Amino acid sequence: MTPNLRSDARRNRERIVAAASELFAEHGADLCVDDIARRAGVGQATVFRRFPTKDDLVLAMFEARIVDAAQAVEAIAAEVEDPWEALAAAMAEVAGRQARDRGMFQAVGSEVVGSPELREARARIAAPFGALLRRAQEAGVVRDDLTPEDVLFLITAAGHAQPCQIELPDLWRRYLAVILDGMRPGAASPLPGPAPSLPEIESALEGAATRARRSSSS
Amino acid sequence: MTPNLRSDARRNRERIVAAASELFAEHGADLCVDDIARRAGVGQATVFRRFPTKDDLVLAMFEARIVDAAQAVEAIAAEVEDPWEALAAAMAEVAGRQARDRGMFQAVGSEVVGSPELREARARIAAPFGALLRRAQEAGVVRDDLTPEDVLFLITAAGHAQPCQIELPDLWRRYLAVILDGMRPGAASPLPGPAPSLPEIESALEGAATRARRSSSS
DNA sequence: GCCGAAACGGAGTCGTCACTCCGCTTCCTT
DNA sequence: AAGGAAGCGGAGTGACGACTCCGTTTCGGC
Repeated sequence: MTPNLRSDARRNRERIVAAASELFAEHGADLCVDDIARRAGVGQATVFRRFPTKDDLVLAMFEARIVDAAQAVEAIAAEVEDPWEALAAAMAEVAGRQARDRGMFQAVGSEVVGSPELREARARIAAPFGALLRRAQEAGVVRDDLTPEDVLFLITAAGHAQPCQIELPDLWRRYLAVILDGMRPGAASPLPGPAPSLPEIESALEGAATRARRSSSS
Repeated sequence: MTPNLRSDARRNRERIVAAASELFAEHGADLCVDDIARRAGVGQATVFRRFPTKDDLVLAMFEARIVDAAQAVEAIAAEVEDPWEALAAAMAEVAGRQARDRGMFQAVGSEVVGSPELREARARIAAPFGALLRRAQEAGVVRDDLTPEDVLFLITAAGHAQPCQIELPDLWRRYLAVILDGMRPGAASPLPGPAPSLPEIESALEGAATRARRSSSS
């Protein structure tokens, strides 16, 4: 990943990523490279030497966050035995990250998530949720007409319900609770519409992402 | 609202708003004034003569959308008799608007919603939902620990679950259905955390909005 | 029709921001 | 310790987008 870097270069690279991560979490996706460089204590050129494009930096950070969240989910899946509690805790973990981190908040729900570069990361976080969902459905504690992709979208829904995380940092828990109640079996009516397949969703996400990229670069 | 405008000026003003609305719905909030002017068939200066600032134009459009949605909700409340169906239909109406309109999609869930200029519009749409919720709760078809503000946030949650509206335009209906199931009475446990009061929410929203405005203008 | 005011449009200005160039510094190998 | 490569930083550059200036056109009352 970072092969053959001189020691100072490696140190600066880490500083850049750390500075960018802080700014991304605090101020969201509209960060400027100057600020990142200043906070990292390096020049702009040093940033661009490591990341050819600002988008590369943002995508790299975003991917790291997804992988990090995936690890947390895997840990919960391994620790919590009760199928329902495990799924609920995992959803809360990821929704909380989205609600706290302004960069993730803005990026999830925008077209960035559909970037082809993130396909692997998406699969990485989808997998443990798929397993958790299957376990819960087999235990009969979650309705059968939910798909793994639905779970991811429902997390997004809970984490994005409200934009005032700083003043009301736990409000999203109420909406996740409503969603969790709605996920239990025995609902009055089945979910409307066909559940799209994973390939359908992937191509829809990537279509939206490339469309957005084209319109912003022309 | 538009007093004493010469006939050509009034015509151009309407063209500008129409053009801006189309672009806002299609391309989201990052529209440039040049494009609006070109689509409207006027010069840039004409746009700025009517709206001193680009933000003024965006806020005006956004406010118009909220008021429009509020009228639709009021119509549903007046037409549909069943308390549950009325609330569900009203929530679907607004969630669908958010999911279809890219500008609304981006703005709701961002800090724009907290602009002090929109306080009146927020109250305008909150009122009918408050009435619908009370009616449903009195009929015993909605859990008692939900507040009117919760309903608005839950609509946002459903409308924002996924960013690929064009390819999968009805996917949000699945997530609204989950949320609606979770709103029914008889939940396993009460909603976590205190429900914030309306003033608390207002000040949180406006705090977030002014904070965002300051950081983008400094 | 005529005239003053209102409105118009496009060519500017100004600030911002991603990205580059190049002379200088720091590391590492021998 | 010395030479060369790898890395550095800050002063550019160019594009873009919000907003303005001003000479020209259009409206509407008489």
